[in-house]
Amino acid sequence: MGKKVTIRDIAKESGVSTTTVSRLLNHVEGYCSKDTEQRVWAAIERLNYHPSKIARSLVTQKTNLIGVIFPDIYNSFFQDLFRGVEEYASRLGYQLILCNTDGNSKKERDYLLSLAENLTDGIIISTSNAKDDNTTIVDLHKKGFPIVTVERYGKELKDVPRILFANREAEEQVVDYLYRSGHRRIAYISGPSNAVNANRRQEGFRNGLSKNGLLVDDSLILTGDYKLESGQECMRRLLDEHGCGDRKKPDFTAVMAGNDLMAIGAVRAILERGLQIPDDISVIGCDGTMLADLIRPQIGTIRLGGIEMGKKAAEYLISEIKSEDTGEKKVIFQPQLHLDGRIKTIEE
Amino acid sequence: MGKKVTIRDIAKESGVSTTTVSRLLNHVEGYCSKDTEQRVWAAIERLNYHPSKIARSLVTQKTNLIGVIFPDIYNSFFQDLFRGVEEYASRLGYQLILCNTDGNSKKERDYLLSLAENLTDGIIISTSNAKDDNTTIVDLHKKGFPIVTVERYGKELKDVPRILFANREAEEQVVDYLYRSGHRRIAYISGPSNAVNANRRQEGFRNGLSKNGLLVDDSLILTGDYKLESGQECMRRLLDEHGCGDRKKPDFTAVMAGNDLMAIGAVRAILERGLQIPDDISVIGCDGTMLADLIRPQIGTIRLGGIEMGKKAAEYLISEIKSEDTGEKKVIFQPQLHLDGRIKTIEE
DNA sequence: CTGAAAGCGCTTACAG
DNA sequence: CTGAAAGCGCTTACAG
Repeated sequence: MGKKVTIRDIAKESGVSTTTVSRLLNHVEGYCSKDTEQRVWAAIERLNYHPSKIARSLVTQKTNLIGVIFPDIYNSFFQDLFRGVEEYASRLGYQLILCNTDGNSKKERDYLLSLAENLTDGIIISTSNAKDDNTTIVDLHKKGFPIVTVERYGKELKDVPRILFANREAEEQVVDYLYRSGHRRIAYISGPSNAVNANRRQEGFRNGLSKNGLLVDDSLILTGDYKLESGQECMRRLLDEHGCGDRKKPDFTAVMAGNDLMAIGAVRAILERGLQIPDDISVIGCDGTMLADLIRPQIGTIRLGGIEMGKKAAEYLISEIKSEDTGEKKVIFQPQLHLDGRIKTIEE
Repeated sequence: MGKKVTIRDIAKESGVSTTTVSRLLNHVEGYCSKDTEQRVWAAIERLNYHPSKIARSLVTQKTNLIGVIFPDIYNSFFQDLFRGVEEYASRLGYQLILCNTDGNSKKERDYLLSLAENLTDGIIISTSNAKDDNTTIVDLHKKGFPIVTVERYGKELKDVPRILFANREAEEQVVDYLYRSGHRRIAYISGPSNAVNANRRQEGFRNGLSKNGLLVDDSLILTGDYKLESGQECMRRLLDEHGCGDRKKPDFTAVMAGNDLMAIGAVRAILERGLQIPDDISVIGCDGTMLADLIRPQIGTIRLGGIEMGKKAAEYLISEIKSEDTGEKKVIFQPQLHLDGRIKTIEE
């Protein structure tokens, strides 16, 4: 790498003190004559000087680094989240350290501590598994370390800045929509019971039924694990247990799934039986993935607004870092339904 | 954050010098009695001390940070690449700074300089647009800064460690496979002409035809832009211009696309016309995305091995950082064809 | 408008 | 086995 050019070299080269060079570099106004300024910039150019972020960080106790922790880069919600955070944070000069936990609590804890203790100015964490231990997060927050949670639940987090998604309302609204479209019996394929958002979505589904005066039939509610195969498997069981009439049409007219992947699994099972989508069964997923738009027949889905959530998370975090706004930080993002043209309308 | 606990506090608390504490922290053996050691660890525990990575970095001139620059987190190849890099690098104590360039050369240059000059120990960059300026990369490499390129071309990069994919061979092998399956007329939807890998893939297609004694018919080769819609559009034109016989079956039996997204677009256009896949037309994409496995009818695809490429990139980079192996670093990854059961076999 | 000096929190020869 | 001291490359009161 050759010999490293330091601020001292620039000072010497342009005949001023390192103080002056530093001020110029940091755009501290009114401390420098135009003349000196020219000389310094020229020296910087000539020696191809680049200030050391590390040295600066040691003094200022700021690294301009933000840690982003989530389970899985393959999941489109987290891709959206990352892009949102990046868009907002990079404008303000922050760079992002990305960590995948793979749903592993130990990894998560290690990353949290490693990033928090001495490297990043703050952390955005989004890992929605119920088994996650919130203790580390709460401890960091209490110590005054800037941290923002996204889609993470637990009342011990109530003082931690957080971004949430209206999971219940989302599924409730889908039921409303289906009801208005004439559907009266709706099946549900839930995500795994250890995932908080899966439970909330299922609750929303149940509330939606009750609210519209429909019976909650537990034989129409099965539980998968968010993977495609489980959606397919659950759908097969639903069709086996609820088939009737010609072409084994089921006694329900729509199926909702806790995420898009399971919904696509359901699509497979439905097509296997020679049934039509949405004519025989309307299918609705959740997450608003590209898949839901791409596959044919197309399925209904719910967009979470990951990009907007990411931007908001970054906004909250940077505000915490700069200690600008000490008020409560909490926002619940509302669902965007993508159902038009993807749902069968049933005439009475 | 309260008062920061430093190495000096630990030294005072346990009655030794900071030198001794530092040695213990860094596991420098043979400089400490068991007895002292106990006292120091106890003090570290008691005061909840965490060494400052920043301060250490300033002395050692290593940050244990690796920069990863690529166009787009939404692209599955780069997701694989990232996971590969992460898997290898995190084991060795490195953390990753991720930057998306969106194919913007200015962003790319800014990220390169910003990461290189004073923050990361090395950079892995994968942005395959031909318009990219390789100058910055070559300059950094010449200055001795560790850098590894992935799927990036240009003979000025010949001394830079690099990971490549056998784009030509991939398409050539697909043609071989199709030929063996009885196909004699094959259409091609190419990626944009400013993308180096698109051109190489098309070259491979052409070579494959010639090698198997087939005519290269330029009216069967169209150019898209790697997006789904362009694949659909190109396919419509192919069907318009080459339709014949019953149900407007075309005079070719297979279509290859420069990536999976365009292949899926082609699928749409084919189904629009009421044609069957693969019975009327076999469709083959490239990239091995999840989409290619998920959609029905399923399409053939080529896996690039992004995870393995990422691991290798990390291995090269860390070897450069540690100046361990100064030999030439270059590897070309071979394609993995996923065609079985996705291609029509044509009996003679 | 400008600078000397202290200090951020570590590591590492060097000396014992 | 242990420590005093210099130094990594900056910023920032403080003094002029």
